[in-house]
Amino acid sequence: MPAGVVNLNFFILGLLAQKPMSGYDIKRFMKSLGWLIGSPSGGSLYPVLRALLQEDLVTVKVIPGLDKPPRKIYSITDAGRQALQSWTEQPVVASTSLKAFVMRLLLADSHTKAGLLAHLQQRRAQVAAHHATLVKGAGNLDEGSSLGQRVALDYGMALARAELDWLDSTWERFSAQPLRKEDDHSDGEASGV
Amino acid sequence: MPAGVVNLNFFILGLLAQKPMSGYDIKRFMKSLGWLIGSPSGGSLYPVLRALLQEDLVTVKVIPGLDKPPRKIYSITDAGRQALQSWTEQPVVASTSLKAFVMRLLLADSHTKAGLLAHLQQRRAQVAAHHATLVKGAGNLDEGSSLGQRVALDYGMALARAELDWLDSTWERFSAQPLRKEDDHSDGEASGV
DNA sequence: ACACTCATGTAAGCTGTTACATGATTAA
DNA sequence: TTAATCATGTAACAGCTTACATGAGTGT
Repeated sequence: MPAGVVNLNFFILGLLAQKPMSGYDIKRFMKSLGWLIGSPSGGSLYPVLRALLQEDLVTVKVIPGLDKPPRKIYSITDAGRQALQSWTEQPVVASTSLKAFVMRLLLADSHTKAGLLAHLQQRRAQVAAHHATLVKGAGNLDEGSSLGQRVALDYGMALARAELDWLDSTWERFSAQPLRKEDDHSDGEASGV
Repeated sequence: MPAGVVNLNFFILGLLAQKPMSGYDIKRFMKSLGWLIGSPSGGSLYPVLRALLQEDLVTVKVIPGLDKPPRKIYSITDAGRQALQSWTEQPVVASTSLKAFVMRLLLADSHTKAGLLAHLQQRRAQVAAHHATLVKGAGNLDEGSSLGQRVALDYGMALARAELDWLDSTWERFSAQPLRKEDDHSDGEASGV
């Protein structure tokens, strides 16, 4: 997998590591998560499966559907597990996107508890930086700023605070030690998307 | 603008409706919002400006930078305002994405108070649906569900609830205390919800 | 009869990115 | 002098979507 491939390929590989599924199963599962990730269209999903096959990261077994269309059940291979691990090991790409975070979260079983905690902490740093950016922006509001700007900033800050709260309480749930560090120094412009 | 063009073109047009700016100004402003929208790269931003120019939705004035590189300040035209309005009038595309919502929010000044309230309400319906999906998913959790699934669902629900709270309190803030626009000659009541 | 879900797949296109290129000004 | 910020722009490509295509079963 040419290293540029970022999200969907590895995430689907991760799902197949938890249990064998068909393309349609994957779609339904992702759909059940609302827009946390979003259900991929056939135009992206099936090509991914074919690519995983071609790299021997998964195998397929066609089950001729009795009374149903045939289903192609994909299972992860040893090579697939290896590829997946080398992916989960490297830090989440500086993507601040909710999607990337939730994808990793869903595959929590594929990494260790320490890995999960590290992931939460990483996200916390990113959200804190985002929040700091918004606070700074709110501080710069002057007469030239529109109503829309104020409302949007308020919205962003409310959501960021809620996420920080969740991250803190979840951290505490999973570790005895609190995550809280009051020096949320803005590392400033880590913001990409 | 061939109707397929969705986000960035019209949003930038909306920013230019609030005040004339250069491409760099737009970038900086969007960056100041953290990842609420995300700052577009030069590869998408400048082509958009050129496209807006070609359709006479904006004009440009080159200001030879004294001690600085020259800046190209873009201003919206009458045709631009018209195009913008026909965009803000049509309902937000069934995009559940945070980005699309915040973009419209930021341009609150470009639509009426009723429009803003309608936008909030529309978002509320979408978030509520998303939340319901997650609740249903949480109800279906059984022995086959992983830790990651539980945590991810919990995360999603927490964020959705927080957003619903914000939407409700913001709704009350604006429907109780009407927001003033200089030329707010419009439709006094928000009754049409 | 009609529409919808199950189930897979292809082709084309949209929207954005990264990487590259230029060039001047300011701070270490 | 080296790097960073200001400021604009192009070319290539990545990642996804929509629309299309197929075909069987299921429900109204």
